[in-house]
Amino acid sequence: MTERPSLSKSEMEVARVLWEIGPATVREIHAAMEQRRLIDFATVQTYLRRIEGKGYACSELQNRARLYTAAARPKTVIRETVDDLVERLFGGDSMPLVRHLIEERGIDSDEIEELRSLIERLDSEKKQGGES
Amino acid sequence: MTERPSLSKSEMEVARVLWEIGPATVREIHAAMEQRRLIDFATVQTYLRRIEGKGYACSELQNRARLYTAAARPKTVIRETVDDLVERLFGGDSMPLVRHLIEERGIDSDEIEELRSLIERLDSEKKQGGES
DNA sequence: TCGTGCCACGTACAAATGTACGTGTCGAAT
DNA sequence: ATTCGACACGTACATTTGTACGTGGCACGA
Repeated sequence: MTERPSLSKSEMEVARVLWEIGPATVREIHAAMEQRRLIDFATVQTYLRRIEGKGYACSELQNRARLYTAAARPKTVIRETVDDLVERLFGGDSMPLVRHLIEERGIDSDEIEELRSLIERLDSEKKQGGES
Repeated sequence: MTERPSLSKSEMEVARVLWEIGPATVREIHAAMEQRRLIDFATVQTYLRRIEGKGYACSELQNRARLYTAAARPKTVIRETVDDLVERLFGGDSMPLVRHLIEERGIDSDEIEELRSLIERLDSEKKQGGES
């Protein structure tokens, strides 16, 4: 299934914005990105073209401007990306990454609370047979 | 400080093995990697050369064979890598990644237990003023 | 109708990456 | 002395990535 080349780092940055602000024109994506870092319009345009070429988005001309729409769900891309990272950096074990994230990058009280309930939920799901 | 180019995915894979089996020769690294995936000896050799070129390792000839030693701590590289990923894929917020990891990739009971206590620890550390 | 701004689209191009070959050398076994 | 196996090391080369320029069309205001 869906065997497409993975997104490069920069492409992923653009894809994220596309997911966030929904179907959007190059200019809109560019505007959204400019707020975070300096980047040329044409560069964003190229990234979008490549993202579409790789099958992660599709586009159509909406009177004079090309409108891009995501063609892959964030969840899928995130899974592929993270799986790869975990594989290469931790040999497939994801716990070290989880540890790193909650130990090295601060989490605030709300997040601690969220994690706590998330864990309780998983735990009880596990205790009374869950589907695979 | 330490402004070095980041490691590519494949280089990271090699670096991980280097950290794992300590100072090692190309052959040793190669052997360790072959167990997981097919890869050419010369390719590993090139990766190691590049890793050293980027400053993440150093090497010396140990009678006939070049012995590589890591020059950067895993923790540092992991931080840089993960920071970048979180930035590009989640706009800097790491919680989505944590959620993804514990929800989408299964964690077993032991890990749930570990997480639970990890969280409790962080929580209490937070409650009674901890250093930054 | 002429200019001007906005954008699509083709093209460019250096650097990084993935992947490896070939040559030369040194030490060990024959 | 000859051969062979192991490696280092230089080199190669197609792709991918990051980053952008330039050309040309079209719509809108002057």
